[in-house]
Amino acid sequence: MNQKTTASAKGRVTLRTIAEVTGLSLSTVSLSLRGGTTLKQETRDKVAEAALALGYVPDRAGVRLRTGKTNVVALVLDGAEDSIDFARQMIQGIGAAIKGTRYHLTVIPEFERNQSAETIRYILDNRTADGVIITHTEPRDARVQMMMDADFPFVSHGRTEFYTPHPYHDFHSEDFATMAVERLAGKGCKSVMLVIGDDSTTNYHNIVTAFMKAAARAGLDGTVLEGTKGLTPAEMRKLGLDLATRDGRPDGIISDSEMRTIALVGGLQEGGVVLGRELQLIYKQTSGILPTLFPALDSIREDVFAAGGELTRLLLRRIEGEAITDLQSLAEPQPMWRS
Amino acid sequence: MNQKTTASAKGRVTLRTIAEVTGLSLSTVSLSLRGGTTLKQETRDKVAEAALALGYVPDRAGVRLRTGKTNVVALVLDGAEDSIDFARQMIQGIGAAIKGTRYHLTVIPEFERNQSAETIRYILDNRTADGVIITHTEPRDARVQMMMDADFPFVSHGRTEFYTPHPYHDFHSEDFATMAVERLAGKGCKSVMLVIGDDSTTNYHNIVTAFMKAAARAGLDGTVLEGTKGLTPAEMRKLGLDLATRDGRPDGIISDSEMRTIALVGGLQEGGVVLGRELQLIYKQTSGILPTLFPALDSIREDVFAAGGELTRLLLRRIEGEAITDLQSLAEPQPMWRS
DNA sequence: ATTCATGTTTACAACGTTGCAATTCTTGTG
DNA sequence: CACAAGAATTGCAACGTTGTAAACATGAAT
Repeated sequence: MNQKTTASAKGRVTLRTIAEVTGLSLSTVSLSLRGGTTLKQETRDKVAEAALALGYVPDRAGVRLRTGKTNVVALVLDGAEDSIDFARQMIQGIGAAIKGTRYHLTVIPEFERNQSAETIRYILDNRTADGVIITHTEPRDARVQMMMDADFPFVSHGRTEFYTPHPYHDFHSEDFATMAVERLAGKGCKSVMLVIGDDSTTNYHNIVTAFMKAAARAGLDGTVLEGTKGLTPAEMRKLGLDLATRDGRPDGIISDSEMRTIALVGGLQEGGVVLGRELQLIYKQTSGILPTLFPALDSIREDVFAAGGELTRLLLRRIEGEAITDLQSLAEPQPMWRS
Repeated sequence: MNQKTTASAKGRVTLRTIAEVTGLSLSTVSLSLRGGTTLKQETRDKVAEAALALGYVPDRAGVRLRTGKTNVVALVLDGAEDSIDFARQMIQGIGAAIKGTRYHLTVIPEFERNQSAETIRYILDNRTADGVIITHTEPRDARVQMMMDADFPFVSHGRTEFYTPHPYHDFHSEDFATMAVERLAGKGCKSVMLVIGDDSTTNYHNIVTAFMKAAARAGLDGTVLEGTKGLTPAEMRKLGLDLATRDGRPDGIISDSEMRTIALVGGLQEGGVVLGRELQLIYKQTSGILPTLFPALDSIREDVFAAGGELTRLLLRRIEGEAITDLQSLAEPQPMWRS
C-alpha cells in the first residue's frame, strides 16, 4: 500500500518487516531480538515468534557497518605441505566449531612466508575479520607481534618465545619427541636420528631440544639430520637411499613430517632396508594415509581436525574478551604403536 | 575542530576523509573514485592522489549494504579425501586468481553430502557471497539446480546432465580413461580393470563410459570394479591383496583416486605383485605424493591448483554478467609416463 | 541583461542495524 | 484526581557507501 509495505514485500526479511508484522517500532524489535530486559514478556514473545516465522536473519552488512563486528574468522593458510591433508582437516575442524554460530570462515592462502606480514597488516588495517588463526608459528613470529601490538584477537597453532602471553593451541612436540625416543629405546635402539624440516618454527626447536634431552636420558646416541629444509621429495628419497647404505647408520629414526617420511621410507626401502627389523622408524602422523601405506610402522598422531576446533573455540573466547591466560592449550600426542 | 575533523581524526580513512582533505564533497569523491567521466580532470587527479596518499580502501560493509555486492567468493568444500591435497591446492588456486581483486574467499566445509542443499539455500537466502564454487558435481546435482533456478552465479568443478547450460570447469575424464587404456594396450595388456569410487559424481559416469568404449576399441577385456565406494583404506588394501592372489586377474589396472591407489598398491605389493612387470597400473594423480612414493608408476595428472584458478576466473566472469556458454572449459589430462 | 545549453559539482535518501535520549504508558500514592 | 516514579516503547542519528535528482557555474547566443 504505502512505501513501507512495498519495501517489505520485495524479498528480504529485515527488522522493518518484523516491525510491520508485529506493529512495533524498529527499535523495539531490534532491542527485543538482542534480549532487551526492559521489554514486556509479551512483546518479546511476539517478536521472537514473528522472527522465527519469517525466518529472519540479521543482515551481516548492516551489523558490520553499525557495530564494526564482521562475524568472520580468518585462517591464514600456510603453503607448507609437510603434513598431508593438514589444510583440509584444519578447515573442517574450524568449520565444525563454527557451526551454529554467526561466524563465517575466510581463508587467506599464503604463497610465501615473507608475505605473511602484509596479510596481517591488511586484516588489521581494514578490520576484515574479528579474529585470525595462524599456523606454523615462529619463535618471534612477526605476525604475532603485530597482532599483539594492535591488541587484535588471534590464536596461533604453535607457541612463541614472547614474554607477553597470547592465545595458542599447540601440539605437545616435546612429549612427541620424548615418547618417540623412549619407544625406540624400548625396542633396543642405540643410535637414534631425528629427521626434521622447517627450522623456522617454534615446533622445530621444541622437538630438537626434547629429543636431545630424551636421548641423553635414555643413554642413546642422538643426532639431528640437518639441512633437509628445502629438499624436494626426490632429494629426500635419495637421502634415504644414501642412509640405507651408509656405514654406522642409526638404528632408530624419528620423522616429524609425513611428506618427508614417505620420501625417506621410499629411499630406505629401495636401499634394501627392512623397517621394523634392522631399523626402527616412528613418524608424526596427521593424515591417515601413512598408516594405510605403512601399516606396520609406529607413529604418533596429531589430530588436526581437533586442533582446528580447539583453535576456533579459543579464538572465539578471546573475541568475547576472555582472559588470555585461560586461552592456551596443548594437545597430547597419541601413540599408535603397531606391535 | 568541528565534528567532521574529529571523525576523520580517529582512525579509518573513508570517503569523508578524502572529501575533507581535498575540499570536495562526499559525492564528488565517491563518483571520482568510481571513474566518473563528467568530472574535471583536475578534480579526478586530486582525488586519486589523496586516496593513494591516505591509503584509502573502500569499506566492505558500506559497499555491501548499499549495493548488495559482497565481494565474496564461496567455496563449498566437499569432505571427500580421494584426491590427496585436493582442498589445499584448490584453495591456493582460487587464492592466486583472486589476488589483486576485491574478492575474499570464504570456505564452507561440508560434512555430509546431503547437507549441501542447505548450505546453498543459506547462501541464496542471505546473499552471503557473489558467487559459489562447488566440486564433486553430480549428474543432476541439486545444488546446481537450485542456483540455476535462482539465477545465482556459480561454477562447478564437474559437468552435469542438465539441459540448460551453466558455467563449469572439469577434468577431461573421458580423455583420461582413453589415454590410460591405450597406454595399457600399448604395454601389451589384455585384460584391464577400472577401479573407481564415488559413483554419485558425473565424473564417475564419464570415466566408466569412456573406459568401456576405449577397451572395446582396443580389443581388450574391460571390467569395472564395483562396490568400492564406502571402503576404508584397510578394506581397500585387503582388496588389493585378494586381487594379487586371484586367478585370472587383470594385467592392467586404472585407478582414479590417489587414496585408493595407495591402499590398492599396498595390498598388491603385499601379495607379491611387482608392478610394472606382471601387472601394469596407471593412476590419476593430483598431489605429488604418489610420484614420490611410486616413482616407477605411470600416472595421469590433473592440476588442481590450475583448476582452482580457472574456476575462479570463470566465476568472476559470470558475476560480471558474461554469457554462460563462454564459461565452460575442460582441462586436458597430463600423461606422466615413467618409462 | 536574460536565456539556454553545457559542464561540473553536490544534496539527499537509502541500504539494515544499534545505542542513546526522549517519549509515552502504567501504576500507585497523596 | 493530579502527579511522580517507574516500566515500556520509540525517534533519531550514525556507521560508509552509491545513484538520482538537483544545483551551480560558465560561457555563448539572443
